[in-house]
This record gives sequence, C-alpha cells and structure tokens, in this order.
Amino acid sequence: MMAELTPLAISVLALLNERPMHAYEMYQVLLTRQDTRIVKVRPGSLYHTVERLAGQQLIRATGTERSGNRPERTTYEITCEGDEALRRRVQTGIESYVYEYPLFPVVLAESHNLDEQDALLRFRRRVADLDNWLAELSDALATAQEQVPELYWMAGDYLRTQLACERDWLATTIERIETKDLPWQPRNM
Amino acid sequence: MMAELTPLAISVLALLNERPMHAYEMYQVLLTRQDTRIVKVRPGSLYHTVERLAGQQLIRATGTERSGNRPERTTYEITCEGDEALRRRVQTGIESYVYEYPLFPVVLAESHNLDEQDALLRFRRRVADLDNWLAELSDALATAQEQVPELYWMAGDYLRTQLACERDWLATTIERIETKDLPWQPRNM
DNA sequence: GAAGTAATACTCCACATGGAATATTTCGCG
DNA sequence: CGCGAAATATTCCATGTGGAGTATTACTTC
Repeated sequence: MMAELTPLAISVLALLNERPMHAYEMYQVLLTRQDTRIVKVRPGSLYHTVERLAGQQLIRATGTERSGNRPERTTYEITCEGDEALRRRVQTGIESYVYEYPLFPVVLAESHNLDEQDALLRFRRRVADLDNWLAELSDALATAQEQVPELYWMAGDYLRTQLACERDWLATTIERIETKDLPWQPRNM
Repeated sequence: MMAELTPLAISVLALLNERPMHAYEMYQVLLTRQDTRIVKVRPGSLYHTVERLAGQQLIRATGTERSGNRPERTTYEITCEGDEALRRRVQTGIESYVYEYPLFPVVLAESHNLDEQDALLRFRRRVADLDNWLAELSDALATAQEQVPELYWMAGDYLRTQLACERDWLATTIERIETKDLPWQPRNM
C-alpha cells in the first residue's frame, strides 16, 4: 500500500500540474504565492518530497538544465498516475473529516493545571492574539479579492470563519468563568 | 534550547502529576478516559516520549515493580522541573495561537483541480461526515456532563463549536457554488 | 486440562519533518 | 573594481511518529 500524499506532496503535484519545474523553482513559487501560509514548506522536506514522488512515479525528471554558471538543476513533470493521485487525494481530503490532533484541545483539557486567574489571563491573551491573526488575514483576503477569483482563496475564507469561531467561543468561555457559570474547581487545590 | 513539549508529552506529565505510574498504565488510563480522542497515542510514541522526558529530567524512575509473574515495569514520577515545564507549556499553548497546517485548507486550495459537480459531491459528503462526528461528540458530551464537572470537558465543547462552524461554512459555500454566487471557473478547463 | 484468545508490556524500524549548514553566483554600492 | 550581502540550489542529520511485531501471562470455554 502506498501511503497517503502529505500536504506538501499535494502542493508539489499541484504545481507540476500547471507546468514542469525544478525543486527550487517550486520553493520560490510557493513563497511568492503566499502558499506557505497554508502548507509548511522547509527546504529539507521539499527536496525529500520531490524525491519521494519521483520514486513513486508520480512525477518524472525531464532532464537537467543549467542557466548561466549556476549548478544544474533537475526539472520534473507530473505523470498520469501523479495527476490521478492528486485528484483522488483532493477528493478524499474533502469528503471525509479526519481529526488531526491539534494542540489547543490538549492544553484546554489540561488547563485545570493552572489556577483560575492565570487561566483567565492566558485565555484573554489568546483572544488578543486571535484578533491580530484575524486582522492580518482579513487584510490579505482583501488584497487577494482584487487580484484573483474567489475560487482561489476559499481556504483563506474558511480559515477566517474558523478563527472567528474560536475567538467567539473563547470570549463566551471567559465570561462564563468570570460569572462562575463555569466554576473553576481543580481537584488538586 | 530544549524543544517544546509535544502533545503526548503534555499528557504524560499531566498523568504523572496525579500519581506515579508506569508506561503501560498511562496507556490504559489514556484509553479508558477517552483521552485518545484528543491526543494521538501509539505504544511506540508513548514509550519513546517517556524515555525522552526521563532524559530531560522532567520525570524520574522510582523503581521497578512486578505483579505476579509478569515482566517488571518501571514506575515514574514527575519532578519539580517537570511540573514547571507542564505549567509553562499549558500557558504558552493557550496564550498564543500557532497555526498547525491542517489538511483541509490545502485540499480546499487545490479543489479547483476537480470539476464543479465532483467538488460539490465531495463537499456534500463532508457535510454528512461532519454531521456524524457532531452527533457522536454530542452524545459523548452528554454522558460526560453527568459524570465530571464541565471544567474537564471544555476541549470537547470547543471541538463541537469548531465542527459546527465548519459545517455551516461548508453549507453556505455549497449553496454559493450552486447559485453561481461563487463561480467555479478553473483556469485549465 | 487443553487450546485458543485476550490482555499485558513492551521493542523495533521505516519514514517524514524541519532546522541548520554549505557552496557558489550574482547584484548592489561606494 | 572590489567587497559584502543576498539569492541560488541544495544536502545532511537529529528527532518524533506510528505501524507492526513479539513474548509472556491470564482468562475462558469446551
């Protein structure tokens, strides 16, 4: 069984679905397009991912070129299997919800290790932090809105609603703690 | 610099903060308490995490016991540094939002690789899947409500609002695609 | 009481990640 | 024209994860 395509592998295949590229070019395009807000891209993982995809025949080296006196680089193109794999991964990634064990629920579940005032302080700081992220994201979306069709910034729109939702839940929870509607009674105190 | 505590490391420290335990006992407690819904727990990672924490002096072996003729197991207890590290990790984990690059935004961003009807099909299936998760979670929360104070199931409550929020965003987006308010115009078609 | 199955208690390893380091080349500036 | 900084294009490796495997003991059922 071939393992599931990782997020970075999806991005690589999607890039090569547009046109052939070499690894460093992918890196640049991902950076300039701000895709690094959505996929984690490190040089090490990128090169490793490209090699892995090549080993799986999902992409194929088309030759090594060189411009000027720079080191030669290998250009890759997507294969038919690669295109199919990309499509299938996008389909399954959308159609089924898979829990990815984010950190926040874990620290929330262990927040009873803090005393009430400390917890409230941290919660309020998170609200402030979320507000910053929301402002930044709204800015980015306003800019994107003028440049590309909405279809291409759905992810940003999704993220904004999720952040706003978390912010609201936090605000409500803080108030419920303050009004003792949600009493803070750790066992070990 | 010591690396940040992983989610599983947080859980291990939190358990040992209650009482000393050996690794397999932690495994059982995490399973029976349903904590595996929130932290990813595999035998391999658990034992490795315990050894790592011991190496970092955040926990300490108190001796090896044996019950019956079973293999002996090492019992661990939390150290002062461990307790401090736990508290700090919970504090920072709450007070600052850190993006963790979930899969869904990535596949959303690449959903233009599917045609309109296919995408709509997958979106609708996700809504159905989310409804299942929501029903299950609501059940679990109703049960928890009767057994432990709300402080101990905040994570579940948080998760429910996030899931509901995603569901609503999806429903809206599906409708916007259907009514052409959000036109589906991939470049390569 | 034999045989199968579940629980106990780990161990091992392949693999993806991500931080850091490296070497060369081109560009900007005085 | 020379020097430093930035861009180019990778490689390397320590680390955490997670799937699978293993060996022993206890429990159950015929």
